[in-house]
Amino acid sequence: MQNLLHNLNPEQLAAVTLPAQPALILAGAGSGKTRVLTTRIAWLIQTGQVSPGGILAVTFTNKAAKEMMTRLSAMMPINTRGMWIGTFHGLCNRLLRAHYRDAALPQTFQILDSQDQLSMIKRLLKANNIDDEKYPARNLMYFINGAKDQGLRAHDVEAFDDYNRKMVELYEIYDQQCQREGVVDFAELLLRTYELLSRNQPLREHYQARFKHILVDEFQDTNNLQYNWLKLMAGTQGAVFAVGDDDQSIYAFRGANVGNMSAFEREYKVENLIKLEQNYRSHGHILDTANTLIANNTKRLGKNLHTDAGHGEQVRIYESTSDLQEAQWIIEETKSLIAEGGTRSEIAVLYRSNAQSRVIEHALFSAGIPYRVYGGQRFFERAEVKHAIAYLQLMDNLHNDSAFLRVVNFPTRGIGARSLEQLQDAAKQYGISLYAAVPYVAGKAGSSLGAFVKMIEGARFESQHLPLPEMVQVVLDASGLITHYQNEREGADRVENLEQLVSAATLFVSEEGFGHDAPALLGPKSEQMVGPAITTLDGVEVLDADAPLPAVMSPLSAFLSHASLEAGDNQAQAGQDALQLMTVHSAKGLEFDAVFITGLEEGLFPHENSQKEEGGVEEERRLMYVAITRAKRRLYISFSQTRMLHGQTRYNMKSRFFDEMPEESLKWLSPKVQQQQHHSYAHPKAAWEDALGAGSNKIAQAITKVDIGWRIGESVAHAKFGEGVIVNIEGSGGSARAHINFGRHGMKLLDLSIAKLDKVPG
DNA sequence: TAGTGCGGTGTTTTT
DNA sequence: CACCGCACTA
Repeated sequence: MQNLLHNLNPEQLAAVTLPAQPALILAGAGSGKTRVLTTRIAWLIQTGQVSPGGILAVTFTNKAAKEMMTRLSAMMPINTRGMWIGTFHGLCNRLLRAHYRDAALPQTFQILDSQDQLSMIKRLLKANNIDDEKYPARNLMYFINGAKDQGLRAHDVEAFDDYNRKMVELYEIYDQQCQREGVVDFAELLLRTYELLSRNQPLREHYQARFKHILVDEFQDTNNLQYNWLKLMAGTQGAVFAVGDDDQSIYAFRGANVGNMSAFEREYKVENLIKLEQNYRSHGHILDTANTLIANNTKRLGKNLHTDAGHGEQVRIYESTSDLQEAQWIIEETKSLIAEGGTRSEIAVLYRSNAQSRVIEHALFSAGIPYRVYGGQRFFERAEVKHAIAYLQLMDNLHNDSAFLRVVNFPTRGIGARSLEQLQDAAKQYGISLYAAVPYVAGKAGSSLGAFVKMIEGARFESQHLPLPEMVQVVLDASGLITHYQNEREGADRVENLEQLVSAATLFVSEEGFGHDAPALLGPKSEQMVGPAITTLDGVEVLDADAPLPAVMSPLSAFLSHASLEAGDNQAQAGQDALQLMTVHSAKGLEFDAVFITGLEEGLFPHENSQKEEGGVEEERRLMYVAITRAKRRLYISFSQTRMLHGQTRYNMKSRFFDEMPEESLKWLSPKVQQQQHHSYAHPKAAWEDALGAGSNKIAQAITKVDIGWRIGESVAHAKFGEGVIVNIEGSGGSARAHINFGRHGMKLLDLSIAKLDKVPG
């Protein structure tokens, strides 16, 4: 116990040892949030206030859940079994598996990932002859997910116009189709669990009584449904220990509601509000920069981070003429950091959007600097793996039409659009799944479809007693996937990934405690599977506190859930000492010795789309706050005068965020570029070739426009709109007009003979 | 039915 | 620039 609590600062200690009451912990970046969470769990258990089975700890990512588990087992001798630590979705999956009948789901229900969901919606639009220009699949998906995230079923959504009435109607059709196929999307996992518990009082009371302590990580990221889910789990008396940071709320665009923090404080009459403001990560100048920037936001709960670490180095600001040059500069700085003894994996390059990574990657590649890009495609999302998974899904649940369509003609078996049309008609006519409709299709189409069904059934028969990894192998062979990729010229990697799927299954089976010879598929007596883990209390069936996964799911079902809920690592060579490239979003929760934040330009960061949205710029500012607070010792921020985006050069102004950072903490680097740029006024052509690369049309344009006194890319000042950059010039002489990007004031088309513009020296 | 080429489009992302 | 969906041809 001494060990457990020593080294905590007074606020951390206070948080860890709070009584069993609702508590809100405002945990600033780098303030030891995870430490507080895990130490509290350990403390609660070690002081005998709660048994492991009384703990429910919820996170957003699998990584965070794993991290918590790891730290806990390092902290405590006892095993972590019986504790429910997981993501919202993982925990809901477990509950729904245990109570699948009450939740009106088939025992082998499957989880759609976003890709699957989108393709299902596209299919649905087609089947119902909906104009997908008017109702784009993506919009419908946002609509459905948005509604579900608010806890609303189709009939709960109020539609005030025809457009929305149609959307609601499609939402209803979508849900029916999911139910027919026995599939649930991510939001459905939560909504279904929420409905299950809210309708079933005994069940709800059971879990409320069991979970004496509910701990929530990243509370600022909860959406309304998640918050309501928590309230349902906690009941009115629940000891909810919510940890979050309103300044790091960067997921409003996907339904996160920071307002849940103050709602929680109000609704639960939280008396225990603790702020963790001592930062153990960053040096003073970095922290000052973050604090000063975020102070520009109006809607804050209020918090100011401080450090004992001393000022450290100033934040280095760099202006480049082009994105290429920005990348080149990153490489030079990286090299000197390494030369000074830095480690590549302790250096991160952050950007606002993924499109920015290409230029940087290219430069790093040419320079021979190892790097790792986060957020790329992950293992279970790769096409070949998804195909293999779809075969497995189909074998576990023959009514999964999405899985059926994905693989029915892959590898190609002569089943084309015509055949599938017939099949879909039959399925619609009888209200059955595609698989079940196969016997109703006659002729040539019928026989090739029949052969497919035979293949699936053969594989099912062959693997009915086999453990999971062997079943996967059977599927890979029987489906012809392996052969297909072996014959493909560039298929070697894909074959390797398919083989890795077998290894992944082996690892999964042993990690989750399934017997090595446990059959992957549900046997004929499968209905009893849930037996041993379910206890009947006063006529209510509830899941045993420490029921392991095998008690509620077959190995195959569990593996398929795992594939949907944990997309796996992205391929990049982990472990190797490589530079870390990622979006600012994916950097949340991480820290590095040195950080580059790139592309600090109006329109990019803050992103142009954020201007239109209510509170959008504040969210961008929080995003920048997150980015800054990733850095421990050294921080670089860069922006570029020109940038290639979507195949054309854009001229942006530097980000407004520069005006919101403390001048004394910034060090403006004066690179060679600046001199070149000044030089360029005398020799515009040379500068433009430099910036854009020879041969660009823009160079010619830039030069021919010199005669009217202005050129593309030049900075100007306007009395009303402030500073701007000339993006394009049309016409010539007295009738010339210029498109000028005034950043936050937007793009304006001004008549050059009328508008009063001043030159702004570079 | 299967493979090629054109045009439209384009934040951020975890589950 | 790169990806996707669609239309067209063998």
